[in-house]
Amino acid sequence: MSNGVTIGQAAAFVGITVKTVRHYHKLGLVAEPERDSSGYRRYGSADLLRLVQVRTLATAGVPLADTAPLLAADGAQFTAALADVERQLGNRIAELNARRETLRRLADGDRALLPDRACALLDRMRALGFAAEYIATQREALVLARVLIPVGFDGFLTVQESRLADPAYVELTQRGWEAESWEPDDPRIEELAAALADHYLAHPELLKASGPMQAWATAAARYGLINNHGEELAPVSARLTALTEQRLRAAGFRVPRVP
Amino acid sequence: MSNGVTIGQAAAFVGITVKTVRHYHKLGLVAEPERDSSGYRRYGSADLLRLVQVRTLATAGVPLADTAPLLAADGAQFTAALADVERQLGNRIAELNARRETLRRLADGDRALLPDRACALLDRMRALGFAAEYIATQREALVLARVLIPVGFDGFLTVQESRLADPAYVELTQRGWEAESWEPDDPRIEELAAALADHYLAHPELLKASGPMQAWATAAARYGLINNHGEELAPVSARLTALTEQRLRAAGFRVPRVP
DNA sequence: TTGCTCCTCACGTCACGTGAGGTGGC
DNA sequence: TTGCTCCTCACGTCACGTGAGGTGGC
Repeated sequence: MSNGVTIGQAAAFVGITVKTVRHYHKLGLVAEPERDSSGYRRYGSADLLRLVQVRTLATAGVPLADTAPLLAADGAQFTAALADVERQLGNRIAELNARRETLRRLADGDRALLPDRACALLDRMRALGFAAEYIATQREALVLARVLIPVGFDGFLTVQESRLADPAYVELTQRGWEAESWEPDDPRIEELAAALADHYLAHPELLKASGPMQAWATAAARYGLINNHGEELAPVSARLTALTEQRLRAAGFRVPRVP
Repeated sequence: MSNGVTIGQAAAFVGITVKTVRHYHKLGLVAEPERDSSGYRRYGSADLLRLVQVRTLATAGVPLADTAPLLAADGAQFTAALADVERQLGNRIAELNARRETLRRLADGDRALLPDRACALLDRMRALGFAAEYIATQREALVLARVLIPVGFDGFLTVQESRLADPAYVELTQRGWEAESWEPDDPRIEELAAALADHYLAHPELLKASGPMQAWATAAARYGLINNHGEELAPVSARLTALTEQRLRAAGFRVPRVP
């Protein structure tokens, strides 16, 4: 007369496959039960308990190699180990929840790469009428800057936010972008440089707050971020920057040179 | 001039290892980025976005082989697929929470194998003074019965609960357990069988409710559950059951014979 | 110069799954 | 008798990890 349940019934009860049960036998995690006259394994209550124990630990993330010693541990050790496993489970659950949030952001590429604050910044630039291509460049720079200088990133955002709150500065920046299409010897470039320098001199906080900005500029230069499509820095931009810095230095401002 | 970030920086940003990034390249999930003059890979913003996309899906449980087609899908398809992945994530989180509950039950072997209601039943038997060995046998039977006849299990518990609420029946059952140690020809056996039959006749609901009980008895006999330590059914039990059934049949009750 | 990062290629690992080729039970 | 379950053994798979043996950058 057969005794206990078959491997299929045992597996179904524990919620695993027959192959998994045999796998546990092969690893020695669950002792082979008695066989009936046909050579079939027959599982008793104690075998089922062992299967449930191993599977519960495995599903909780315990490597199979660790389950045997864990289950052999005495009361106090076992309880402590269980608490540890439970804590890890809690962490995994929290992480999965975070991933679910990231999944939502995936639907929109921008939001997967940048925190809300940076996305809001780009949205405001859009609302202020910045050219789409310029915004795209800024986005690119923000993403890579975040990778390269994560520590200074928040401060950098603060500077940018205050700049966007200054209508005169916004206009000057937009003209600077337009200037890209001018001839390198266009007289308006010198004019724009003068206006920029004047504005910086009238609002020195825009330069005072440039600590993180400077770090960003350094990193940007070092890694060629602004230029990350493989194009050379536009000659107009170079000239505009040089002229502006020249005027600032003439007014007594120390402007560090980026290599 | 180098362009973009190195593989190590990219990996750190996405929260994966360098090996994992290279693995994604090998599988063709993320295109190889440009190399710098030293042959180092240089990652731009678009590469980072792709890495984040693949990684987010992978961590959400999407097989790597499925990520490429998923990311290539157009808006509506992609959104639908994302919702599906998110649903699966929700299920996994719920399952992990359930596992955490099972982990707590693991500390006490009984509770890992049986639902609360069954554990309460065994606790009540303990409180009523049933012999420890008898309770162990019942536990064994409950565990295996649950595997074999999950559908009838709740009904079976209901019957058992109502039986424990009947003090006279409880006493008779306990005497039946003691009888195991009597000689097979002990005159008290006939006496006990008479008392059992009388009690069934006075409380026919105990037999009326025996539908699931009967299923359990059949399954138990078929799989030798009662006898699951490899011992033969005790001769005293056999005689007691036979005598009781004989009396019940004499009183006009139909008692099915278990093969 | 030292330590750190990068490169490729091949093999290892973890937790099973797949499939062949065959027997037993209702 | 048909389909379902069981058996063993060997190899496959998935998502990387490990390690060798070597070069480049601050």
